[in-house]
Amino acid sequence: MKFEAATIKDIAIALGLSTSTVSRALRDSHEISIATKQLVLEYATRINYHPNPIALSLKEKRSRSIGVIVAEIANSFFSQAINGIESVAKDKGYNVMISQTHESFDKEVMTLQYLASRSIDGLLISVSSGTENLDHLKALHERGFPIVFFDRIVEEIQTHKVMVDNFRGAYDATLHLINKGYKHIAVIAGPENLSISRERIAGYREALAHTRVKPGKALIKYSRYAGLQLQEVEQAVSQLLKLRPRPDAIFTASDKLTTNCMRVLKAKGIRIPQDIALVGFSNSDLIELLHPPLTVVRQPAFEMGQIATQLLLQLIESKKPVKEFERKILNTSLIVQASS
Amino acid sequence: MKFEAATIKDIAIALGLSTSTVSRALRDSHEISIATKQLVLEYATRINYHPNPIALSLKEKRSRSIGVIVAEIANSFFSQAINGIESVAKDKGYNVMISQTHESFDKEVMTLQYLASRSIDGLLISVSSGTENLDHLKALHERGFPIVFFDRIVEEIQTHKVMVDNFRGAYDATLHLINKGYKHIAVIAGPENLSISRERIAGYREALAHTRVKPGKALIKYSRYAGLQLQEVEQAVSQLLKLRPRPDAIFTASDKLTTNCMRVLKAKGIRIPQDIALVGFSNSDLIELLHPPLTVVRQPAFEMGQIATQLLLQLIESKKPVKEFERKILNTSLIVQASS
DNA sequence: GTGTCATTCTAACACGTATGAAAAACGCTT
DNA sequence: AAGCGTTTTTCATACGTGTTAGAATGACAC
Repeated sequence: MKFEAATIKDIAIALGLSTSTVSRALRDSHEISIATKQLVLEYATRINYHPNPIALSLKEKRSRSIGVIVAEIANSFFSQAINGIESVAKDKGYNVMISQTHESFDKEVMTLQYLASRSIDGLLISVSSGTENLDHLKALHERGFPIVFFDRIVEEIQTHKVMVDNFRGAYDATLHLINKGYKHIAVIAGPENLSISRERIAGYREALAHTRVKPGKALIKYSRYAGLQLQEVEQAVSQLLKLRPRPDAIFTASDKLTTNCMRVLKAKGIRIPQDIALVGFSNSDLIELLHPPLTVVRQPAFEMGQIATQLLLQLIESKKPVKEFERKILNTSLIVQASS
Repeated sequence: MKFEAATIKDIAIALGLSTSTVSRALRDSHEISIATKQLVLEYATRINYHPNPIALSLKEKRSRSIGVIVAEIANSFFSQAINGIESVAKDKGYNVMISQTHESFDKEVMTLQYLASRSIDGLLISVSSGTENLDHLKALHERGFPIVFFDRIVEEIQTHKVMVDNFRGAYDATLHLINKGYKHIAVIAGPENLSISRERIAGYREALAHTRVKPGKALIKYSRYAGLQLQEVEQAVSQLLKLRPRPDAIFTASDKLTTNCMRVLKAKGIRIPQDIALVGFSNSDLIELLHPPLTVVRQPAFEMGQIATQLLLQLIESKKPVKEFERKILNTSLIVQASS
């Protein structure tokens, strides 16, 4: 099924001019007489002419669209971030192309190759939980392709990065639990290869460092799929519950981990916070409607998306190679509710 | 900042061939000798050649990308639907471009013009709650541009449509409330101009038609922004609560309406379901964690996205104009929990 | 009438790819 | 070796746009 639109050539033929004259008239060049300009402009609006963006892309070697790679759109943090990304991109006349990895490294590589083949001008990425090898990103980066990391960043690659103070967020959450009198605080984090997991664990550790109870290794659990798979969370929680002394609080270090941990506890008939307290990273807008309302560490997702996009567009539109890179670190906020 | 990649021309020069020979060799044409083919192919993989999709788009008059317009990405129904859309699109080698209307008619028109200027091959749209005038969609449709409606469809335009049985979903939910013994059942729906609102109200009415208590007009509330704005929901709920006899149950006819209605009730200190029962459309995956766990009408969002995309791609790739249009109607499922 | 300059337009080309038509190369027959 | 058919390669063109260099025209001064 085809769909044709007017081109500059159509206008030229209709008015008996050459295509370049028409092109110039439309671009309001000074070397075209006012009379011709008006003639062309009038006819163009009459037939509803719009320049073909694809032809323009070919000519200008830019597509005016950016790629976004995240784990899951249907995750409140990412959908809010995309919201921010889209707002800035649209504002600057850029399209947004979205792909999901579902936490799979292979999908990330495939998606990246697909997007980067040349139809996008730059990339915003929060790497998948399965990403250990960085060759695909490094290769792209070395060719000078503009990339900005957000949320789950990669330290090894020098470019703009937008994240929250993960250490501080985890520290605050853990300290909150300590202050509430919990003694045996466990943590479930994403996989260890992600820097956000390591930072959040470090924050948790630091908070506990001031207490008498040092966290044993058994209290620290990693989740390969960052909580995406319920079964994995179930396993981690079960192991924690078998410990003696049994943990009286759990700190979950990512969005899916938090809600899935709650799901598991509920399924096991364990009451929050009477039997065990729960605090976690989450950007769900339903937390105050939960039972119990959840104490959460919230990230400024929308803002992160906006900033990351601004930095990316800056990178794309810069004439000379950028050598100085920003490292934006935003603050999390602890929303205290009944779960702790 | 530029980023250059190998072209067919580079290969041609390097091997002392013409560009067309290279092009044919890469496309495995029979009119090229096996020796040359191998030579070209080898060199191409060596320098990591990938055809420029933009040049291809220009040549073939198709961009291999589709546009998606929804109200809000950060809405569980839409993010799940996009998930389905993306899965099919990627599978067939199409990119997905996403735009949000935030329920604004003006944004819908602008976005549509922007996307349709010619960089997408087709459109999936769930119209905004503010959409009363359909000229922008009609104009596009009449020019033969492939469009598929999903969720919030438009009856006046003849094309593929994917939706749920809204009437039945609302009927089931209302009947459930009746069977539970509720006598004064109110409803809050999206704006009247949306067909889904009308259908859901009709289902609600039909269920009540068999009971003694006919619903007065005061029990039916419309929400201009489909529940997106809390304040609007607050107003509707307040009005309902002032009625005598006071409603003992509320049926909310969209995702945001449901959660925001719950929020309002909670803020007012009204207990669910003791003071008032609540049942609504929602695709949140947290409903069983809410307090109380919510009885909801769930839509097969992921599947809707998949089907809509399949139909759209079919439309795009069809050689002759399609005259027979599908009208896929999927079933909702009622998930009964403690809120009713 | 000629040279200089400014104005206004046109022709040719580029971006990267694909294709129908033409040309060249080759092998075979007579 | 000429003629013919077949295989292989090249040429020219197109997609829609923008730009560069230069041609044509006219105005003006000498």
